[in-house]
Amino acid sequence: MREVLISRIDKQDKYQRILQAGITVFARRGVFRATISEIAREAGVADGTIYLYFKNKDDILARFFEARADDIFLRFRKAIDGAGTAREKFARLITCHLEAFQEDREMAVVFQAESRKIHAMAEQVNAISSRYRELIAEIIEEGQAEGLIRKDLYLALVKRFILGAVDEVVSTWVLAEGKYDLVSMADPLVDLFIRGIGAGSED
Amino acid sequence: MREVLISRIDKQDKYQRILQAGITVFARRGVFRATISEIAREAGVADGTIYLYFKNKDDILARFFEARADDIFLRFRKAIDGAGTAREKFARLITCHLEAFQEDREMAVVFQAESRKIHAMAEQVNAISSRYRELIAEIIEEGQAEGLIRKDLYLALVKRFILGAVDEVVSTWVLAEGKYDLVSMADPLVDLFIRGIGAGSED
Amino acid sequence: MREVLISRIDKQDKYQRILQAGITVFARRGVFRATISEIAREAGVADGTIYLYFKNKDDILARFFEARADDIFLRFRKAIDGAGTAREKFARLITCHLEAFQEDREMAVVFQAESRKIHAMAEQVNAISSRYRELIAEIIEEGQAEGLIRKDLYLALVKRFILGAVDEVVSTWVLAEGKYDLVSMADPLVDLFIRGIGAGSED
Amino acid sequence: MREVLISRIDKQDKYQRILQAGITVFARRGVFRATISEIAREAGVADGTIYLYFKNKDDILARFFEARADDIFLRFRKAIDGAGTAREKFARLITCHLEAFQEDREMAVVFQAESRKIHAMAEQVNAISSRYRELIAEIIEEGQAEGLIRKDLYLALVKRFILGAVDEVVSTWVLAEGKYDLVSMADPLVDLFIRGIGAGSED
DNA sequence: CATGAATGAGCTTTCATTCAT
DNA sequence: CATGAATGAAAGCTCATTCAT
Repeated sequence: MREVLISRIDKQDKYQRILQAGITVFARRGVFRATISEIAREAGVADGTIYLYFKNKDDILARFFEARADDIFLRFRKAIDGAGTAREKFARLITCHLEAFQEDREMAVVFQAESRKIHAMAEQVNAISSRYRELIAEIIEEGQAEGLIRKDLYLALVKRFILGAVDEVVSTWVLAEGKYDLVSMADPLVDLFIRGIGAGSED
Repeated sequence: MREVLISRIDKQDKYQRILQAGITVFARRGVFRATISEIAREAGVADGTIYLYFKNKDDILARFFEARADDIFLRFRKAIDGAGTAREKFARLITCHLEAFQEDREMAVVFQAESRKIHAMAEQVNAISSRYRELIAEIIEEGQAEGLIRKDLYLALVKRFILGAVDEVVSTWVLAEGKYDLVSMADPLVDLFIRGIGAGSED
Repeated sequence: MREVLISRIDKQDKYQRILQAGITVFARRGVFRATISEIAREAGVADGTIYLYFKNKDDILARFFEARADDIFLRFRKAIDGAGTAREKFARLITCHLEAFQEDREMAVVFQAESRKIHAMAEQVNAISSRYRELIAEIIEEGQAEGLIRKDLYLALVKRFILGAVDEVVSTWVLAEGKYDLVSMADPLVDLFIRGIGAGSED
Repeated sequence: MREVLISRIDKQDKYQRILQAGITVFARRGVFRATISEIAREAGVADGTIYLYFKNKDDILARFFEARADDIFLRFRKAIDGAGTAREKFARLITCHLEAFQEDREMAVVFQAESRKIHAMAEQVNAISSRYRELIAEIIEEGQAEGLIRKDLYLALVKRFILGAVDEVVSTWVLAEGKYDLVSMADPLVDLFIRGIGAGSED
């Protein structure tokens, strides 16, 4: 019983270690340049062991984002649900998003590199963007009900508009090697989404 | 003279054929998965011929974007210079951008896949984004002088905000396999940049 | 324990097999014409296996002579140390040298072909000649102290004179495909070194 | 008539230029590493032109030494015939040999690298050594008749003994990048051949 | 379960040689 | 005769994947 438990924990542990080692190496070399050997070395296991837990290199990436997606969206959900207005929800979502990436820069590197690729190695990566857009849509619709957000919007476009802008801000931070505080970008970003860059004199 | 001319055209032609074949295969398989053999087959030349014109695979990508960047930015410049107000300039820039990508979907596929990658294969790809941000900055500053655009903006952030949003819209179109008209997104996008999504009741 | 032992032997064995196969193929085709595939076939392993044990083709050559040099110079040293006079040392060194090459004709073939080349593939090969000349110098100096060898000698030249002569004798034997006894050349050679070809009437 | 003459000279010239360019490149890179393209560039002709004058790379090497051998042995012959005693002949042969190599270091580099190889690219290279040994034999036999050279010699060995020693001295000079005067080695070498290194007290 | 040595398919790159101009 | 672009065979090397231990 004890042995089974230990063994289960060990197994779990080895699985997790490979998962994390994968992201570390993917971040370091890029998914394609990463080799199974380097991941195995990073995880402290033999090359062959990788294949006991994962189908192949792509599978490591897929399983990683599959697992992380749930964690992160749970955090997003909590952040949003605790807020009153749609504007507040927006602010919390973006903040939470930037926090998550700032906390795990390796994940951010891999995500920014792999998302948006037409030849994405793992569709899980794209699935995350999709779920994210749904969140945005939800908040926007709420904001419209509240009267905060105007109703003459092409929702499909607005979702991309927001996701793209945030993504680019994260990418810039990643390429800058995380030398500044990413989260401080959240409020200015939300302000740009809501008010735009216009002086308001035009309307 | 005639012979020289023909030979020069032939040579030019072969260079261009390989360049285009490269982008076609990059779009089909992704830069990393693309092989020299497949590019050669696509171009209708022998494998070794590639090396008479290009240093290696990366060089094909670099030379392609190097050449295209100049064409495209010339178009951008013309479009902008013909416009009166900053708003008009914005509209024309975005339109022109979307047109260029819509015209050459293979280029769009490769660009969207390769830009933003931390392990970018060709710095030329990143250089393009950089030049693009400069154009945006120029228009914004003009708009501020005109009174169209508000002055309390963090310019570095605004540039990313706009580039990211447009990029994402292009990426979405690319992934949708170009099934709708990309250019029709230009005006709604510009409207979002200027006015934001807010109802205006907040201020 | 047994397994570890077997495995170590196997591994050692495979390393040695590749090493020997390398020399066999180098002797057969020449170092430059030899291919990894042929060496692998000769060793009974896959091409890729070569790279588990050696960096590349040159490395096989280098490791071979590195290992053999130590063996051979140990033999030389023992032979010399067991002798009394400088003349005896000379005789034993040359005998030992010819014996070593006669024992392993493949090594002799490769050595004769690769030593003395300005574009040497492995500096280990030239290092052997260098060590050999040092041995000669040592014996000569002893001989001079003993009064056996005259003192008005340009040592740097004498070392080449002796090494070159022995080398040529070995080369001739190699090119003759080992059809006669190489070691029987030792005494006549030493005699030539000591007495020269002169009748002695000149002095 | 004039045109034919010019053309013949041109043709001759182009042949010679390729021959010399070949040796230059062989000396620079080694025979195997040399490429037809580099030889063509060095000779100032097109790649394809090489094949109008030579069968292939090996053929350039063969033709070069074939031609040079005649020149050099003619010089050797003249030098020897002008001498009185066998000792004088010996001195002149060795001097002439070292002069010839010192005059054309590129030839020396290639010769030292290619001679003695069992996988010789051109048998002409080995033929030179053979002719050289015949000259030595001739002088020795004369010297024996004169009483200068002792009669109890194994001639086949003596020829190698002398050729090898001279060769090694040349090789050393080649590897030292020609930094000293090679010809000055002639007299000390002849002295070593005749008198040996012995003090003479042994007999 | 875990290992890691071995495999060999697959890729890049070079370069001798040809041949249309 | 001369050219040099084009060819494609041939080689080196990497690395995902397997499997005996």
